[in-house]
Amino acid sequence: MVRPDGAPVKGAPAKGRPRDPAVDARVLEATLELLAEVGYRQTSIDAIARRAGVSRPAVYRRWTSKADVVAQALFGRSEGSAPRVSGDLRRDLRAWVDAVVARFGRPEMVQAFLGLMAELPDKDRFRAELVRPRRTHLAATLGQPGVRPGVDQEVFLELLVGAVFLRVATGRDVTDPGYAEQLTDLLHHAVVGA
Amino acid sequence: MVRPDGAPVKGAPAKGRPRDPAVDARVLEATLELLAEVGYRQTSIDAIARRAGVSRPAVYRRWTSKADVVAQALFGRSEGSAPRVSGDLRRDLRAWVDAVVARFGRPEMVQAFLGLMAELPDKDRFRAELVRPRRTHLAATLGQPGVRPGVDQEVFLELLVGAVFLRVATGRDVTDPGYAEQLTDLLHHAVVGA
DNA sequence: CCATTACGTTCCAACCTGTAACGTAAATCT
DNA sequence: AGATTTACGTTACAGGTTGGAACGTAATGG
Repeated sequence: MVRPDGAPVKGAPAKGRPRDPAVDARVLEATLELLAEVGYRQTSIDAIARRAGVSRPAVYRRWTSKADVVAQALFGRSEGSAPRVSGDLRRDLRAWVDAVVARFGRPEMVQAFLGLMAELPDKDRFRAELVRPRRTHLAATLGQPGVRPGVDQEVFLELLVGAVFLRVATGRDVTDPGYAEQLTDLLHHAVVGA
Repeated sequence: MVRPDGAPVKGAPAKGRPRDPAVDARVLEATLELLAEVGYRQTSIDAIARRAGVSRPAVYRRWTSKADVVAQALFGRSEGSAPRVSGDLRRDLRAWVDAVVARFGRPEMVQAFLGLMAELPDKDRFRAELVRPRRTHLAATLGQPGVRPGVDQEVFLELLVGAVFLRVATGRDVTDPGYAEQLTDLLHHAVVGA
């Protein structure tokens, strides 16, 4: 059912019947639920449409494929704000670890990434969604005094993101404070100057 | 009786027509090719059989699922011998990096792990295939004098493997000696004692 | 009113999955 | 040699998923 709430369309004037925003919302919500419950593979567009109470053509009108739906469901939202650079290197690294853990601690995120990467040999998605948005902040963090020279920021970034991703992907707990502390400890020693 | 992988049970002489070893070889070869070319999802059993010039039933006689075929194609081969512990920590870490790069630097390996982790409830496979066989060697390497105490070996291994894995998954070169050197440098500083 | 577009329902061809049946080929056993 | 056992390819099947097309109905704007 369509609610005649008359939400105004910004930008181009709509000509025909406007798309129901509730369809978008319910589809994306259903996608996240299914990802967490049954994993990427069993999250079919058919299942998404059924759970959302929407027809399959309504889904295909908005997205071209399952990967498209999943990508928007997960990355359509804005990233959380990057933690501040405090000047305390160790403290900043810990904040970085916590931020990455927070983003990957959700099973639907892990399932989605594994599924997307297994489905599309799109090598750039990983970097675009995970690495690139954090690059400037990392440069600020590693630009602090106390960081020894010669540290490749790309490699360091891959070290951090890769470790957390791999741990979550293999089904191990990543929310344990002891893990964050251990990881921060290793990374701190890796970059701190003598 | 035969095992799921088709190997005859020891002691029981084969009675009927023996399985053609060429079928096994061609199927596993085709699997690796498809993984690298089109990714895990599009590597269907049907596509594997067609490329291998073999019928689908011949594949199903040997393996129960795509995950089964992929797992054997990648892990059925013998592991490379573990590098020796020389006593030179930096040298040993470099050997570790080279070994991990050699094992995970191939696109088909990354694709296979992504796909297997995305669809299997058995999240433990990763540890069974990579961590467990090298646990003792890892302990020996990190047990050397010069390594500061309190280093979690699991987290350390996740750092190394995760970094290489992520770099390959994002389509970046991992065979560059400069990369191995940079990675070794970071890991060495991460664990070396004061 | 009329054109345009969205929506749901109903279909469809194509592909992949497992499995089964059939005839043929290759081995062992009596 | 003949019988038995098993592998192989071919063909077929039911079930699921994928995209999309057709059709009638609903909701907007001109």
